[in-house]
Amino acid sequence: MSTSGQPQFRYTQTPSKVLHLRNLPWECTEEELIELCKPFGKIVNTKCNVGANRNQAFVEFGDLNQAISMVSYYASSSEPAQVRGKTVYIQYSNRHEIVNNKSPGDVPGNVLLVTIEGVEAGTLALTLFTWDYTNPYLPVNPTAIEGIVQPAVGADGKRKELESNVLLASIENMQYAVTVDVLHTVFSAFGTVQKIAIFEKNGQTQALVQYPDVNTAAVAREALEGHCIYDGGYCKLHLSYSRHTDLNVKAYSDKSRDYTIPDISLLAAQQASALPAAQPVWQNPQAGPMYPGNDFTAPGAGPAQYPGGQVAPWDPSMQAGRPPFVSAPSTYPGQSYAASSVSSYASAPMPSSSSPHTPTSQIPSPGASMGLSPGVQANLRPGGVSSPSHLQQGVSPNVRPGGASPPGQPAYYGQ
DNA sequence: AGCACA
Repeated sequence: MSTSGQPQFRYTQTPSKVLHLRNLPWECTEEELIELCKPFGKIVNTKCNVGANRNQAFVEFGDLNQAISMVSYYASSSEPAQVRGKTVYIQYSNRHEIVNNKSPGDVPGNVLLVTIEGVEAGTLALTLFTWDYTNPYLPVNPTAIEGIVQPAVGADGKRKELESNVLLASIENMQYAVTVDVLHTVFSAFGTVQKIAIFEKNGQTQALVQYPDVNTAAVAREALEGHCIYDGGYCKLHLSYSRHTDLNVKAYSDKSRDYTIPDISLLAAQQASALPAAQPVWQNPQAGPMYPGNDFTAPGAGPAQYPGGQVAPWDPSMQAGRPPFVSAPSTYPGQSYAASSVSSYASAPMPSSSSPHTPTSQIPSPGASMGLSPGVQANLRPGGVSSPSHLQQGVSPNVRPGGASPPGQPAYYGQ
């Protein structure tokens, strides 16, 4: 009594910017909390649904006096504080700031809202929790760190990814090999692909795809998110934005590619090639969608697609029955060449006779210059030949033997 | 109706 002047409570009554509210309706939302408290001052933080019954909450005012005014008001008011008709008891909290560890989704406005599935959540966590902690997500592969997503919060408090010209693609259900070439083909539909890097993360294949600008990346992301590279739900893409804007990748490896490097010899070879630029197919609506619920339209209806009259990616006759999407699987399942070799994907349950992918005909351009691992390459291309006939047979490995530029080399630099 | 979580 003589000590505090507020004898009615046994808990500390030291004024605090943080108020403790109890007897709230269990379904009390943050909005209701704010409604109740904001007449007294600026609310800088809240935490609701606290306690076993989730009927407690904390509200932190910007200024101590504001908290005091609220407590004082209701201490002398004939009308108790109420939420949904329920009397709410308000006291100073015995803490002086709210440690906001709301679980994601609890409350809008939580800066640390983390709702990204799978591996991406891991990388996101890396940014959010910083590097002070021993982090199980620390990438084994240095490249993996590229995949960090920038968390951001919009005015409405909802999580919002910061856009980037670099997309992080997680490939789910990767029954079939996804090569640099495949990705290049897929992502080129939306604009020039500058760089690609493929890496493994937590047992999942991910890739970074760099466009020249954010807009292109955004379009690609929109169009490709959730879609599968191959029919049957294989190699499903999940796209987010990378934190990076310029990848540092090896120009030529089986896992990466830098298409911006002016490789004179390659360029020359490509220009010498009679083949038009390799371009993905699926912007061709009549080719028919192959993805469930696929409704994306030619992503570019616009300029990015066939600049400079680079039309007709390949022989139209090859398009018959070809899935509109990706092409160029360099290691197509069910093909004889894959049976004994193509690493883990070779065992994919793929009927060799009835490939739904009609892979052989969808190769936009043979000999896409990428480097598979030598072993795979050898198996893929027993003859080391890259000819149309091979493509028809489904052998069409996009393998460039010995680094040479085959006739079918896509004009990576040609656009 | 009585103080969260790293």
